[in-house]
Amino acid sequence: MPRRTKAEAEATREALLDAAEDVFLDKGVSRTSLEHIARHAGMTRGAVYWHFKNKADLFHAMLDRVKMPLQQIIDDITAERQTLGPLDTLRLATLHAFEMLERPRSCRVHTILMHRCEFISDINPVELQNRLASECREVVRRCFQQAHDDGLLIDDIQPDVATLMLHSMIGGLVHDWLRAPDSFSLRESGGEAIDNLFYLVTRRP
Amino acid sequence: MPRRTKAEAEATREALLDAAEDVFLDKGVSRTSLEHIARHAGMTRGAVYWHFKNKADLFHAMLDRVKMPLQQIIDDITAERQTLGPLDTLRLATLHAFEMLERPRSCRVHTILMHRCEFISDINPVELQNRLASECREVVRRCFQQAHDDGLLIDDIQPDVATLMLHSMIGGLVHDWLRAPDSFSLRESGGEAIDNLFYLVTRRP
DNA sequence: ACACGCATACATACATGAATGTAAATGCCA
DNA sequence: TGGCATTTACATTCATGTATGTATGCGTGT
Repeated sequence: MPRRTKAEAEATREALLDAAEDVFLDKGVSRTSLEHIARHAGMTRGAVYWHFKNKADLFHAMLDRVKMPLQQIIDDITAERQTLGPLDTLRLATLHAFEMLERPRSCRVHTILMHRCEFISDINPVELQNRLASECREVVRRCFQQAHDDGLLIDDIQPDVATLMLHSMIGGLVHDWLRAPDSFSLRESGGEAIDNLFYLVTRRP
Repeated sequence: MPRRTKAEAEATREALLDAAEDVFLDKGVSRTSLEHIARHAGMTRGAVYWHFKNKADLFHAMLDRVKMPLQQIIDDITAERQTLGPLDTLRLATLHAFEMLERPRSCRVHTILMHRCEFISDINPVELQNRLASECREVVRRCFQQAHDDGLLIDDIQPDVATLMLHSMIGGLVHDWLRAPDSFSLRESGGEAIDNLFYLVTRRP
């Protein structure tokens, strides 16, 4: 039954993207056909090809509905205008990213990105994350440098090392949690780990 | 030219696995056909089907040639017979795992596992890593518990939290390094980060 | 020592199924 | 009624698995 109103067409587009999330998550990206996605949304492949150029285009559209956690951190840090110290800026940005990740759609999409997809034609999530990682690392490094200059860091902790520690802990927590979201709470246990890291690197009187 | 000697047959088997590593790394697992692998090794698919049941079997054989880093850590810790303290046991096991990972074959295979593969029929790397992760986490937790009982940990660091911190840092470092092995040295920078974590959690006089 | 026979180590050919992209057909809202 | 949303039908490509072909190393008997 074709051609509903414009709003309904937009609704099927969203439904197709929702279905894509479900099926990608369940079977992995490369093993799901456009037929699978369409059927899961109660449509046929024709609908998919109407709204999207191909599988890569659909995948990209699915990504566009969420924000990358590292991007979130970058934005939070750069938006922060000196009302917090550099260490609290980093800490809160990280916790905020964890909160975002626990939203169902974010969780699904990033699980797909991390654990259910290798390549999607020219869209390589590894390259994507690579760009973000180095950009984020640079922003974080500047914060730690500032903290170091302000004498906030415990003795002989170099900003570079602190950056690597924080960055890898974030990555590891997210990675592990997305692999098994029920094994621990990202906000609670993860946040506790992050808080402890900042506690440990902060100079005490 | 069929039927070489038994040794030569074993050589082609290894060559096929080497080729699989190369092509999987280059194109991702799902996008490489057995034809690709065979051609890259200078053979035909017939050779592949002689030595392996199918793609999953070949993939599994490829995995069998390396040891999982988390498994390495588990083994190192359980093999250690009290000549080191619990914290040094953990630290050295981690650094040892990093060394193993920098071997070319290890690096290739684990890059494939982490960034170039989603599913391979019934072999799900996510499930695999999941088992290892929880097993490793338990072993690490016991070490930190011991350190805590021995009064080696800095005030109010709970063993559970320290475990999550170390585990996520290891995971994050490995993940990031495999994604871009040239961006930093796992043994040097990664080792430095790990060393610093242990320095920070160790009670100082 | 030598030929014979067989199992081995591959290569080649074929049948099948599945996914893709596109073109034509269909119905419905505006 | 005409263009928009969706279905249906079709051609093509590609990977897989299997079946078959084939030459060679290797053990065996004499």
